[in-house]
Amino acid sequence: MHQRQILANLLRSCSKNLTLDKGLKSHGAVLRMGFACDLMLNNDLINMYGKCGKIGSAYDVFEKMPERNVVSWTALMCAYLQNGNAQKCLSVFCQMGASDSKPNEFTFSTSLKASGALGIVEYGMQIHGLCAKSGFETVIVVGNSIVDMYAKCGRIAEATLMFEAMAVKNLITWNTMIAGYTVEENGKRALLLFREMQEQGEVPDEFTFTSALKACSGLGAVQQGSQMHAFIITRGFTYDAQTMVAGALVDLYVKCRRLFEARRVFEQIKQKNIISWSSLILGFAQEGDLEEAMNLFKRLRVNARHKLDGFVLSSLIGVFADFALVGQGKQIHALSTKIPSGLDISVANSILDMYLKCGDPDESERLFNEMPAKNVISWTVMITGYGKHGLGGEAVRLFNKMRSDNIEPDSVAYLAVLSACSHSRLIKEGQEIFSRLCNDRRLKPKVEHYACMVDLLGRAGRLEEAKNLIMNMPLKPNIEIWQTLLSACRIHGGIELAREVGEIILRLDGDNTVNYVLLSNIFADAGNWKEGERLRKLVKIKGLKKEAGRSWVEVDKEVHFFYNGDDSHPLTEKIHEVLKEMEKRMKAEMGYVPGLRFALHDVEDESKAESLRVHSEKLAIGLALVHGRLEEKKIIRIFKNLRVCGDCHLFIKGLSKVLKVVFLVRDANRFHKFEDGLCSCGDFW
DNA sequence: CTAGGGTTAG
Repeated sequence: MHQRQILANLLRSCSKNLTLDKGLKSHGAVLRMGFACDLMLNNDLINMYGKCGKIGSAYDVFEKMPERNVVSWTALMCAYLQNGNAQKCLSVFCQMGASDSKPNEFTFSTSLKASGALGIVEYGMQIHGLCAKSGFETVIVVGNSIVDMYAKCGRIAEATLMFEAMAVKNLITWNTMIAGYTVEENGKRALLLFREMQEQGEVPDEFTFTSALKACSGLGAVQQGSQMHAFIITRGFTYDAQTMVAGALVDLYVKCRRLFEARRVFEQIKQKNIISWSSLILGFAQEGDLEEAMNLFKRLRVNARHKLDGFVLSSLIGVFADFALVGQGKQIHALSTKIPSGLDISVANSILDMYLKCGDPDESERLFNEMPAKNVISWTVMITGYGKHGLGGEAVRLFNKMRSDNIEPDSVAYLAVLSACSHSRLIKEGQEIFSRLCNDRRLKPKVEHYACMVDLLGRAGRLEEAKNLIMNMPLKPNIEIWQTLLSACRIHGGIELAREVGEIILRLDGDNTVNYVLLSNIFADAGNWKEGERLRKLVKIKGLKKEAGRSWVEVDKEVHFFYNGDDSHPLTEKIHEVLKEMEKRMKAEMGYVPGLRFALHDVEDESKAESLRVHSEKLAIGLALVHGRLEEKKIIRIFKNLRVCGDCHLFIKGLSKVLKVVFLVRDANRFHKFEDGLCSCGDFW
């Protein structure tokens, strides 16, 4: 056989098997044998380097080629796309337009995929236009790519139009459209199409099932999902190797909170991939079954350590951060220092976040300073954390330092620092940063940024200014920004404005309890009990529900959760005893009066009867006291999913004085550090 | 050289 053909075959096998070392040797051979200018071999080299992740080498080959054809251009585009640089892929496509080579169906398909990956429909539409003009629109591969592009850009209507216009369809066409519909709101359409394709005589394959299952899990339709599961089994699919279908089934059952079923499918997979592992582990963790989650994680660590990647580590750390389980978090932190993916910046960032959320900003700061490489998220994590710890000044300092470190703040970073300012009541600083945002040519302030400013002004009592900001902003105000203003009205007793804003809010969303509760609190506050009571009744009639308040505390490495009025804990009696005793001591020593006023304020209380029951955060504290050896300055950490209630706030302040103990309470909004009768939030919780 | 799933951290 011709030497040239042998080299070509060699290179193609390297591309297929991702064997870079062999590829490099073959490249050497190509040069030695005098094929440096060979068009076909160079094309194969570009492809090989692209597949092996050596995008720089791919470009070098392309650059040195004396002549290029459409395959050379397309191979380079693919190389960029496969290495995660869709933008570059498209710019090569543009450069190609100025060359002698004309795009073919491969080129169009690749450029459409890049547009979809970027999610920029304008690019995709232009390319669609070019396809139509050059007659490639009717080539089925290109048509499929166009449908996919529109779907990926969130243009379901355009995708549907294209799909319906395609005279000839194949299985991939159907699969692409079904996958496109597999977004929450379109899950039903996905399932309808799934049925329709079978009526048209198409036979679903594993791609089809994967999408259809995903549609079920998006809809929370566990019934339909299990039916499909049965159907899949009758079609003879097995889970010997990790199939996409098995992964989708695990995911379906996890999302529908059927952990038992999820595990059953998972255990049948002989070669489990990392996504199924992480899906199941996170499933257990998010259900609060941390023991099971940790057992699975241990198994993963022992049996398939090499499979651990940054995704699993950072998401698992994220769960521990949310539950504030610093012990488990530390375990993974320790592990991450021993494996390669522990060096991922996302893992480092999640560790920073974990220590901050667990109430240890010093540890985060230490790690942050040691990080060899930081990205905008690293900075934002720190700024957000400082903000929640009431360290607004630190947050602002870091925000400014970030720029001198050549990292440009993005929209989220601005939001973090503005929110830190509003929590620490740094009005001047907040206004300066906001005006910087307005002058930043890269970014436009979003409603959320305005909401921060409304909060900042509102908390300072500048209600009219806050209102004018909303009225004059160039964006459509959403319900949240009005709620922010309403809260400010409550703090400062702006009853007239509250009535005005309240009407706007109820018009926008009359189905949300929070609005009624907030409004009725304001009226009750101002002594307008009748109006308050009327709104409260409305809530009852509508039967509106909201998230149940839940607090927890870690005692002896075990986490105990409490709901309001929860008496399921084995030590309930002792908890009540100690709480009563504390109340007595506080009454005697510092004239504490239970905050009746706050019983009404409490955002999660819906009736007086309920407010008499014991709040979850008090129960958690009670348990800590029952268990704890209370040395002076000992820190007790309590966590709550919603905001801490006013009476509890008062109660904990008193406790910190009487017992000389420090309480660190993390609620939905921020951290409260109670020390010697005072709270770090200055009562503006 | 091309089309379909699963995508972490603020």
